[in-house]
Amino acid sequence: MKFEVLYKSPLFNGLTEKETDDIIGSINYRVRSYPAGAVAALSGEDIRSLMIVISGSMKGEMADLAGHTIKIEDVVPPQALAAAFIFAMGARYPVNVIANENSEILIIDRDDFLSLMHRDKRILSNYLRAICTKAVFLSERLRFLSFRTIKGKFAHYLASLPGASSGMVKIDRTQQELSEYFGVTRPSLARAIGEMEGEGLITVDHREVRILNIGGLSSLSRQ
Amino acid sequence: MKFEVLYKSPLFNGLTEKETDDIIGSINYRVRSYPAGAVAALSGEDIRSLMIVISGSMKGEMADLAGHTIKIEDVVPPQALAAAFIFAMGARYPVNVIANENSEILIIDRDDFLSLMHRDKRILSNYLRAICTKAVFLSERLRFLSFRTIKGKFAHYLASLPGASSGMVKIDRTQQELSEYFGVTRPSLARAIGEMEGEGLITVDHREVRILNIGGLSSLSRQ
DNA sequence: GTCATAATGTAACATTTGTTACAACGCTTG
DNA sequence: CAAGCGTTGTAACAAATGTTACATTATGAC
Repeated sequence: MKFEVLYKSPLFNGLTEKETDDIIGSINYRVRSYPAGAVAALSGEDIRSLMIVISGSMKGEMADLAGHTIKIEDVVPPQALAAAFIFAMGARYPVNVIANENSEILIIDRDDFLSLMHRDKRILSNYLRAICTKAVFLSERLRFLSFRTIKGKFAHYLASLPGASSGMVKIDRTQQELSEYFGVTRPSLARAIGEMEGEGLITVDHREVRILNIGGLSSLSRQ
Repeated sequence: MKFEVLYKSPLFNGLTEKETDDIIGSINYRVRSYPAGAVAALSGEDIRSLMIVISGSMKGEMADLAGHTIKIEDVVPPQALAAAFIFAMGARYPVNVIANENSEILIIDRDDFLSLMHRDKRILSNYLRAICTKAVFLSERLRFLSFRTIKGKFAHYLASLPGASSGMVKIDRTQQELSEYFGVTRPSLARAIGEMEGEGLITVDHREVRILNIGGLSSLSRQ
């Protein structure tokens, strides 16, 4: 059986289509279909296997005590569910996993997946890259959220951009995107930027920011 | 050469002392000494190897534009530096790494470490457990920080504790610890808890919390 | 029990941010 | 050029949190 969608999966990056087919053919796996709305996993449930979405789409949603749910993220082919959590101590699904539409999932038991990585260094390397990259992403996000004030976040953001040492940086997102990244509202971010300009710390021209007062900026970016 | 401190490392968990010695003896490694204050790695520098602290202690610190530094964490034997970041895309040190005292680091190049994991399934499994557990930890922290209000964080925290469905939970940390976990100040957390009690959502007796109004609580824990 | 220390409760005030609404600007399309 | 739309700037007010300081209540050591 062939799963063409896996050819584009980062997990099989560097493998030819034939190699991918052979690998899949050589391991234990199963495919499960979920009709729209079906529950593939419940929050808190043990993670026993790698689940790769091969058709349709799934969503992760959290339920609170009263049973109300919030959608956390969508997972589309060829992404995997909770890939960075599988091997954690006492690994459990952090969310309920539910099919958005009729969907198919390729399931590989954790130990089989471990054996596969042990056998094929490319897959090992691909998987490590994925979860380490995720850890870096989470870690960076966390750092921004741990600054108390919006000015602190923005000052730290400026410092993290290339060209910061030259005193001239170009912001690579809209205020809307940046405010979501910081976890604040857009008007609050605009106000903070305006105040920093008024305080003589920076000047802003469109997306170009000139850093005027390094000392003042750096005093903001303390937790 | 033997590194006794590695016997206690989670990375070599499940291996006998002899096996650990043999493994180390069979790979390329080097040991570098850093006098107190020496810089082992600079923030932004490429991560090329796994660095395990075997004696002394190192610290990670961040520098801002003005050159002021903040200590982020200490790394003591037998922990590794930036272990969850090594295999990330464009892996770079997120902090400056500096010796707190005279210290020794065991250095294994990334590719050699990859080969080692490919060869020994136990080490592979140990490493995967470590970074996945870290990803879970980061992810959970991020979830708390993404709630706008302290009441929301606390409501979500209560819901995450065992026994929440029974309406009776026991808090397992001090308010000080909890407030640090939430990224807020301790008096603000105490006030939020007091207000929630006043609103009839919960009653608090020492560390025992009784949940009175599930619906009210759950309406708080929305982002 | 007493003492010292840690943990928690509380208050007043300052600061920061959210909320909502609207205006101004810039870019693209027709 | 005009129209439309996304982006940004701004304002007034409400809400939440930080800051600082002190009182009160556990907790454990002696």
